[in-house]
Amino acid sequence: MKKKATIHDIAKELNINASTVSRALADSPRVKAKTKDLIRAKALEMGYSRNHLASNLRRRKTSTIGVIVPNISRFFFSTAIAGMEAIASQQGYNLIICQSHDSTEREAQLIETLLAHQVDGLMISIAMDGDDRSHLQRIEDYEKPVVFFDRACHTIKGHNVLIDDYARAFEATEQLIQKGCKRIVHFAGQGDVSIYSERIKGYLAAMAKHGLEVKEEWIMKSRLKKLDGEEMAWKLMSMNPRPDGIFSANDIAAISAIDALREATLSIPEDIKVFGFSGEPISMFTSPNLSTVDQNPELMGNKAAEILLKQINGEEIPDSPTVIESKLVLRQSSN
Amino acid sequence: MKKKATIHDIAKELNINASTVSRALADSPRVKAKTKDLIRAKALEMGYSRNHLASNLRRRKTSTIGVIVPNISRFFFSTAIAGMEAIASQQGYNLIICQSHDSTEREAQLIETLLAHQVDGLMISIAMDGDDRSHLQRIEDYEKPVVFFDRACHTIKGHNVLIDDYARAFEATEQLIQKGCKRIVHFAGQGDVSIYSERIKGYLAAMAKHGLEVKEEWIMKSRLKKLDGEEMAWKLMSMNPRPDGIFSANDIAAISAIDALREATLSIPEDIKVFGFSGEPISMFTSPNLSTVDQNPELMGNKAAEILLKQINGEEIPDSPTVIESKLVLRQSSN
DNA sequence: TTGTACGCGTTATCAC
DNA sequence: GTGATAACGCGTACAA
Repeated sequence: MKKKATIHDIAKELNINASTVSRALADSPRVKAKTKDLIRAKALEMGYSRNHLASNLRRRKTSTIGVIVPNISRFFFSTAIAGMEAIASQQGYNLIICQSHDSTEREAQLIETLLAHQVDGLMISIAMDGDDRSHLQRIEDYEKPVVFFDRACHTIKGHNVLIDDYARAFEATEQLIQKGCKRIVHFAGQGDVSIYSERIKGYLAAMAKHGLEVKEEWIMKSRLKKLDGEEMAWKLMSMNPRPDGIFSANDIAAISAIDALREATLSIPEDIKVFGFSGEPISMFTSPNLSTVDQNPELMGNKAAEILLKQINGEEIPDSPTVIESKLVLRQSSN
Repeated sequence: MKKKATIHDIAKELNINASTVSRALADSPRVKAKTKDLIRAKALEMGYSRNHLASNLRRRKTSTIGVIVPNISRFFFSTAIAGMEAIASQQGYNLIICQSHDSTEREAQLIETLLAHQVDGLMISIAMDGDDRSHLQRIEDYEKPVVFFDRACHTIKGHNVLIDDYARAFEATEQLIQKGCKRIVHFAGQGDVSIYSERIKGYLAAMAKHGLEVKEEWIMKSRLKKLDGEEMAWKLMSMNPRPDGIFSANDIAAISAIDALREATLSIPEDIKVFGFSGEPISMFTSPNLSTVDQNPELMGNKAAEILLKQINGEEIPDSPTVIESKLVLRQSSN
């Protein structure tokens, strides 16, 4: 097992000092061009590559950013991460990506691990399985900058990057109303998390603006999974009078509801119009294809990374959240 | 800016030596239970957490695994990663996830960076934009274990975790034949990568077995993106006699082709039957929904991680590739 | 059971 | 422009 070359090995071979090697490889102006060339050639020859562990330890900086999302296999998050990565890698930063699976407990662990790895900053979309956010305090203890994205958080100092969930929910609901819906149910998310509460508010505000009553049973909370959507579809079909519109806080529930409704021989959008939320790619391919809200995840990732990097570089960032452009995507299901 | 506590700080507070603190926090049996309790309490009080950088440098082990995939936002890869993460985190390992965007050049950079970060091992699905694999040599130089998944690689020593692309392609083609297709085109991938060449072979073998001729123009190579699928659909419609079946090496091209064919008022599966590959979730929701091949990405991730961890722990792994179970998913488009 | 001393590989700081 | 030395924070062989 041959040992990896270090700057000392290179130095020894060339009969010079390790610090010169270090400087040369960092392209410091304080090393003669000729020596630099010599050192670089030797480094290449010996297959040297810098040990980032040691370097980071010494410099007290890792050029690494920790990212925590509920689940990387969801389109929204994987695309947001791609957006972050684009910016981060441009500036020589690497991402460590972790999944909380929406468990606060796991999130706490991950934060601890990432801090122990001396990440220079964090980007988090917080878990929504509870309202205890005390574990975030550790980030402040470590004085690391943090950006929260998609799901707002105000328990500790940190910038928020969001879309205007309220406005889009309002507009989506209003769109259904304008197409003639009068009895619109809302598939709401559960958990103490901003995105869902804002969407409920937007829905209620739109209904109120148009003088439409909202029955209590119309606000149906669930985890918005496939089965939840089907279940809610059956439930709403048993209501009398039957609702004529659905505004769902995500696409999955909306799509599975459509399937269930059509199985019960209802027509979409003729009998019931449906509006989703998230802009999942699937929404383009369903039949009828689904109206939804494009959350612009890539741009959100870009912005989150830009802001975090600014903070890492010592810039002051205004407290007010950064709002990412988002927009309705009108398709057949709400027409 | 208050400094973070180190083992020395804890030691000083308790008037003991730093090494005792180090041992206590590692739960070494060589420290009295009472001292341990004392130290742990103090550590908690001071908000101590171990500096992994220093620890890893000293131990020459990072408990970190580097993962390189073309694109994490693709369902297959994000699910495979989820599968890896499940196993890795069980054993106290973290993943650093990187995207090559199918660029060999970027892949080479990433490998260099990951090695410099002293990862304990690598899992790679190699980029397919060329046939130069010399950059992989660096992994051998560093004597790090590596597992290739999905896309086979034999240029350096390393285990492969794959599905049987040949067999599934054979079966999918045969399925189309059994449903009556006689003129089946193949949407093939391009690039020097095993998955696509195996799928072509499987297709050809099935055609040959049933005595069906394969015209040269029927093997249509492309990057299999949305536009490629549409383009190939138009092209095949201009063929005389018109093909009556499509076996596509991925789902995206198959789905966009279906859209184009239906736009041209052809019926699927009546006029043309279609079989995809990959098991993208979208395939469930299209109409008609798409027959495809479930690649079992989560299990593939599990296996890849298990095997790599064994290697990291010094176990010898047999050279022969690990083949993951995969299966056809029969739906309307091929019926 | 605890303390001493040193090394992991790099970089900052001072000297020349 | 280069060399010597210490320090980053931790872990461990050896001594006590």
